[in-house]
Formats: sequence, C-alpha cells, structure tokens
Amino acid sequence: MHHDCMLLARLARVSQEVAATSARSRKTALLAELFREAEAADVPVVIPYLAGRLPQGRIGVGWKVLGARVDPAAEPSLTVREVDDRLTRLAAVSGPGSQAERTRLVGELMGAATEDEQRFLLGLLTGEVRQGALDAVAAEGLAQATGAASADVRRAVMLAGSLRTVAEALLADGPRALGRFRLTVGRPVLPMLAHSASSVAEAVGKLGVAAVEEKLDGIRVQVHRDGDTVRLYTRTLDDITDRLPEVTAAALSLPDERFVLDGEVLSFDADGRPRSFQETAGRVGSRTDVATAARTVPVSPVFFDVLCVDGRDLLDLPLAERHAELARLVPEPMRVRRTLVTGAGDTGPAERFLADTLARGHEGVVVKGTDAPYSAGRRGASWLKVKPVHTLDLVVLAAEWGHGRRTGKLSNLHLGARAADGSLVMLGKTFKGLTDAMLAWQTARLGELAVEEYGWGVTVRPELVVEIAYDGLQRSTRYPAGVTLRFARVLRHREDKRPEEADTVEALLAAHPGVRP
DNA sequence: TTCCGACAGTGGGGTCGCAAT
DNA sequence: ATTGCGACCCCACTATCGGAA
Repeated sequence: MHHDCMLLARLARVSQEVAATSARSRKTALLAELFREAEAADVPVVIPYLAGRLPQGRIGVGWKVLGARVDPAAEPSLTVREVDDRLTRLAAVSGPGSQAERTRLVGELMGAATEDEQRFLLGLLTGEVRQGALDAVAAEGLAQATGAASADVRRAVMLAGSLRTVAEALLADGPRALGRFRLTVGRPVLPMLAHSASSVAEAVGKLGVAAVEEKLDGIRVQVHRDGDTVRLYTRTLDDITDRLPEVTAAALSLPDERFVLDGEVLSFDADGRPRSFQETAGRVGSRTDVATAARTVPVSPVFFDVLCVDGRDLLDLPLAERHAELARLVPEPMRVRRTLVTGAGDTGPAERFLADTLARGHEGVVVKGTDAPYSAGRRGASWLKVKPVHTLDLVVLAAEWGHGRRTGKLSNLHLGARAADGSLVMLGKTFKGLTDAMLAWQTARLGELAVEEYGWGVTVRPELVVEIAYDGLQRSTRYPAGVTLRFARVLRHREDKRPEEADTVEALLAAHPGVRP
C-alpha cells in the first residue's frame, strides 16, 4: 500500500462514521484526523469530498446517468487522486453520444469501487452525502487539524469563496496563511443572507434602530469593478457577467473605479412595475442569445450594500457607514428604497413603508440593524425579511414516501383545490412545515384513507383538509389549473373541516389578479 | 439551567441548454 | 420538433448540537 496516496476507501469509511455519530464535536474530530493524514497533493480533493462536494462542481451526472447498479469490486484499490482524474475526464465529455459515454465512464468507476465506496461516490455525484457535515463542519475540522482558530478559518473561507483554497494554503503554510485572505476586487465573497420575521413589529422589536429596505423579487448579484473590468456573480458565486451587459454598463457608469457592490437584478415593465420572478429568472438564465434576451426583457441592478470601495474593505463597518458610502457612489434610482426607524416605539413608518412597497409590486421588506457589520456567508440575525403570507385550505390527494430521516413516513403531500364542477384540481406539492408528530399522525391517517399504493407513495380518498401557507401564485405548465403555489408549507391538519369546505381555484385566482393561467 | 444561533436535511417550482428520441 | 435530464435560480421549515446568557 502506498501510504503517500490516500485510498477512497478511507474517505468512505470516515464519511460513514461521521454519518453514524450525532455529536458535531465528534464529527469534527473525525474529519480533522483524516485531514491531518492527507498529503498536500491530496488536499484539493480530500477536503471537498469530505465536505460532500466535487471539486469540479456539478458534472452532468444525475440519477439517469448513474443508471443501473454495477457489481462492486471485492477489494479497495481506488485512490482519491485517481477518482478525481476520472471525474475530471468525465466532466469534459460533451456533444452527441455524451450521455452514453458518461454512463459508461460512471459504470467503469463504480465497477472499480467496493460497496462502501460506491455508496460514498453515489452521494458525491448526486450532491447528497447526508453525513450531517458539509462546509461548516469541514471548515471546523480543518481548523482543528491545522491548529488555526476556527473563526479565522471561517472568515478566510467566506473571503476566498472556497474551502478548498483555504485548505491548501493552511496545510502548506499553517495558520499564518490565513492573513492572505482579504476582500479583493474580482474575487467574489459569499453574500450575507437574511432570516425571516413574521411582522415588521417583530423585526424592529428585535433590532431596535433599523433600516427598512424594499425586498425585490429578482436574482442576487455581486458586482465587482476594477477600472474597465466588471464581473458579476450570483449568490453561489457563479460568474454571470456575459449574460447581463446592462448591469456591466451600469457599473461602468458609476464615478469610482474600484468597488464591490451587493444588490438584486430584476426586470421592470414600461410602467416601472417589477415583472414576475419567472420573467427575470428566465432572462438571467439565458446564455445563448443575450442580445435578443436583453431587448425583450431588459434588467436593471438595484443595490443595497457596498463591501469595498477604492481598496477600502468596508465589511466590518456598521451598515450605517456602509450605506453612507453606497449613497455617495450609487445614484438614487439604482439604490433600493429605504426608510429609517428608531426602534420598537416607532413601527408606524415601517408598516407604511411595507404597505407602499407591496403596492408597488414588490415582495416585502428587509429590516436591517444599522449597527451590524456585513456578515459574509452567514445568515446574520441582523437582516430580517418580512413578507406577507397567504393561507388556503386544500385537500390531500396523494402522498409520497419520504427519504433519509423521513423514510417510512408519508411526507410530500399532493394538494388539491375545488373546481367549479366539484372536482379537485392539483395545485402543487409540499413537505414543509411538518413536525415529527405531524408526520407520524399524517402517515397513519393517510394510511386509513389510502386507495392505491404505488412505488412512490399512495393515492388517498380526498378527505383530509390541510391549512397551507404560501407566498404567492405563479404560472405553471405542469399543473392543470395553469397556476401553482410558491413556497407552499403546511400550517396544520384540519380534521374539523370537510373537503367540501376547502378553497376553490376560482377564489384563488381572484385573490391574485396579477397572475393569469 | 435555559435559550438561541448555526447547521444540516428534506425537498418544492420554474427556466434554460443540451442530448436523446 | 418534442421530450427528458441536469444545473441553478428562487426558497420554508424542523431538529439538533453546543455555546451563550
């Protein structure tokens, strides 16, 4: 055995151990032990693998390409480097016949893997390792393995936008290497995210002095400009510069030459009302004929934060100071609308601002503590989004068996509304909002109502009513009413209601006049 | 001791691009 | 020309661990 090149079997075993332990501290220790053993050349592979991701990112392999089961090898022989080489070649396959070729290559790889290795590879390729440890736990393990402070490692990962880069530097040069990771124009950082609050009053109550900003329903964008060079990144740091020439032009129109801005990109119609999320997303997703797409659905950037300007890193400044810089750099129409409130006794203006924002066709508001720094890569408690919630009483038509910790439970519900002729029309599915107790209860109840058992679940007599919360209505080509619910989740089972009392498609459409099938 | 922040898991719908049919 | 798959946008919510209060 070559001890200088790690075997995949070792990773597969550690992954299994990590999955089998619930204590996060123990998971961390297991990962740290493995990282300590890894040779420098293996690190760029071992680290992402144990964080449950491929260093190549997604490589066009899903359940179809994984296809049929392959007989496993009896003895482990694959090294992590060999696996990485094979997957790099696989990722490069394209053109006619590529699906067959990818299937062949995956089969070959699986045939060289033992049963345990197959299980691990399957998780990696589908992006579902389910070992209870992803980037954050891996970063903690890396800190433990190298003796670096975990907060420093976390910060470096946010600024590098990549665990792998930080791992390589750390294992090569030790903790002092972390100082090299600074906010740099042209290198995207993980964006700060928001928590939810159920009302403006709740959000302001938690945050005190706060800015209330409109929440636009588009695509998050991070804009880097260095002189004549502009680059645009999504929330997951994908480079989408080539798709949005208008945004590049907007960045070039600003007075400063070096900055990083955070904002939302979306499309407005001729009257200045925001177009639907679906239209904006379609535009941002278009890559082949950008010129035509830009003519039919032009987009605009609307900024709400600035992370860096003229080489000054603003991340640790309070929002109030960052916003002062933003206001200096970015003219009014290219900035998110906002209002300031002084605390819990002052929610009136915030409520009015929310109502006005909704009237103008936007999604809701984000309430932000004005003292808070920019917590890159974190779901900071200092940003709280508030969106209106709609509810409906719908009838369960069928339910699908869950996976993972929901194995053996009827989890994903098919939801129906009443139509004019008395029939039930499916509007979508949901698995969200269920506690373990609700899951157990509905599994038993739906078992009683079961009509037919399929591999995926059961169809049931349409008698169970559920109260569903959702964020809005959107067009659908999949469902018969031509519309579906956005972000549907279960609030409670309504045994007190009969299916005849459920809501109708007609009423649903009437409640959302802006959306037509 | 209790509370709460951070994480991972469990999936939802739409849209685009590309390959297969 | 149409269909199916995979990637990647948007995302809500619960359970759990472990440190903060």
